[in-house]
Amino acid sequence: MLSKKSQYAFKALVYLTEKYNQGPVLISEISRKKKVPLKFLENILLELKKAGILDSKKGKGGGYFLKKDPAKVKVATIIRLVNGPIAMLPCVSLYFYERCKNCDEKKCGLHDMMIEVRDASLAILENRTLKDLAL
Amino acid sequence: MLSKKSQYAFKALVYLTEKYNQGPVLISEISRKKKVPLKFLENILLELKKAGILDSKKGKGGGYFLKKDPAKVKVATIIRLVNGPIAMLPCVSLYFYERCKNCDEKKCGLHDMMIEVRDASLAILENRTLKDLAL
DNA sequence: TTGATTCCCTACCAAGCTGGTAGACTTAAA
DNA sequence: TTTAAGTCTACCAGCTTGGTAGGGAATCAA
Repeated sequence: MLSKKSQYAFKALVYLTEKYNQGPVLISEISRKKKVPLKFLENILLELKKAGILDSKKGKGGGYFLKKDPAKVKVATIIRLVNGPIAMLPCVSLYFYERCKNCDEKKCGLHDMMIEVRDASLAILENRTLKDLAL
Repeated sequence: MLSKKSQYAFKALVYLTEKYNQGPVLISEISRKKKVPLKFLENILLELKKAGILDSKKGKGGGYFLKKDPAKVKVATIIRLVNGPIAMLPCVSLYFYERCKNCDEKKCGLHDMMIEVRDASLAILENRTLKDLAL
């Protein structure tokens, strides 16, 4: 399951997508409109900025805004960033791979099935962007 | 991601599938062969018994064994039992549904996408059984 | 009927994660 | 130089995860 943090992140990103190219948006505005706890949202947005998804301006007239075209920000990227692995097992994760102890990947039925599940999920998540979410 | 507990549960179930119809298997044997901590495994097997997946016999010659034909025990069932929801959001879960606050499901892009992901995963997990894992 | 064997049950625990909050600091515009 | 913003560090309660400890209860065989 996606954490609350991830859900908040998506709410904020969808909001910023709707305001794309309209200048910086206040944290407090996002918090109010999307009903996300202010201080928690601060942390999340900062993290998204450090990851290169968002950018910000300080001082009056400041706020957060998308750094890239929302049509180019994949949902899978956001999930990996805020929530972690998409796969159900470390041994089938593309970005967070860890081999499993005491289990030969070449003849592990669970392994094979989880690769299928991963690919089925990625077929969707890698081909949807923030723009698709905002419709 | 699946918890360690879930991974241990699958290891044990696959082992018991291989020993299906060969009488009770000792917890200690499963623990040894599958490298799962003994006392932790006890808890897991007991839970699977209470859920009706396994049955057991006490005393000499006792142990655990599958209650049903492994070809009839779906992987999705085990995951829900030991790990929880398969969906990525409560508002798209079939067995653990909770509506989301401050979000209209009818016009939530995330919601729609997560339903797709859920269905793609279930198409696999609902159609695989313990028998498939054991091959 | 006693003893060995085996699962069953309750309790406990450390460490890490989740979902936050508090408050001071820095930057930039007016 | 004041004020409006984001930034940073620190802190916290409660829950979950991944276990461990130890005895109790059922069963079987001798």
